[in-house]
Amino acid sequence: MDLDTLEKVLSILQREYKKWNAPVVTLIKERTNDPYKILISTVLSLRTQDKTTHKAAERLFKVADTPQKMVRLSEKEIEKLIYPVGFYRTKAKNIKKISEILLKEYNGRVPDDLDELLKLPGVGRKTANLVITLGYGKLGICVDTHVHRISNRLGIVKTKTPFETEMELRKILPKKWWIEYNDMLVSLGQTICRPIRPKCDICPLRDYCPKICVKNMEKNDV
DNA sequence: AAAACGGGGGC
DNA sequence: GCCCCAGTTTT
Repeated sequence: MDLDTLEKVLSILQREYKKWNAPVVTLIKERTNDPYKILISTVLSLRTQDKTTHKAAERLFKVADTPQKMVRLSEKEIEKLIYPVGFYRTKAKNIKKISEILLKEYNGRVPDDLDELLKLPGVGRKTANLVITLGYGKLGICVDTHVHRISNRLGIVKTKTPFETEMELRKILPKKWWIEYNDMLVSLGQTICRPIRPKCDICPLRDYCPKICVKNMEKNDV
């Protein structure tokens, strides 16, 4: 896709996506720029629904919204607070461990550096990028499965892993779009451009999408 | 009842 | 590259 088309597509999307009121995966429900809350709620959100995540985060933060408070809770206590998010045992363990590391190695602060964040257990590129962009206002590209899938469907990139997608987008996506790109594609992904049975008939990007009219996406098609 | 949903880590 | 981690929602 050439740059002019890309700009056009993103402009259309920017105009439309807020109307859908899609639950925004990338943000916890109450807008915050507290890096610790963003970090923990993003860990909570992995492979689980937004509503479940929001409730769990609310319950958890009522008891512990700083690493200092978090480390006083046992894994079991954290598990009870965050249930029923998916993988709650793993996540409880990671949340406790992350909080301990933050206290021991970073003076209780969440690092603002991608590579430092990636060392934390349960923190991958999606989570790390989200923390530096939302928590610290740094430029980053956050690639989840929506961003990966739709970037490929539209022909913006041709990649097979989210990591490659992030690297490609880093090259071709104008910087002014970096932050909003994730929000827009997630909204589109949840409402219209779903993994299976996408609603192409009501998609604002149908004129620009090479996948239009594909009745059923192939099993392993993005 | 069954399929769909969505990141990270260990090997 | 393959498999594990666990729940809710949709079909």
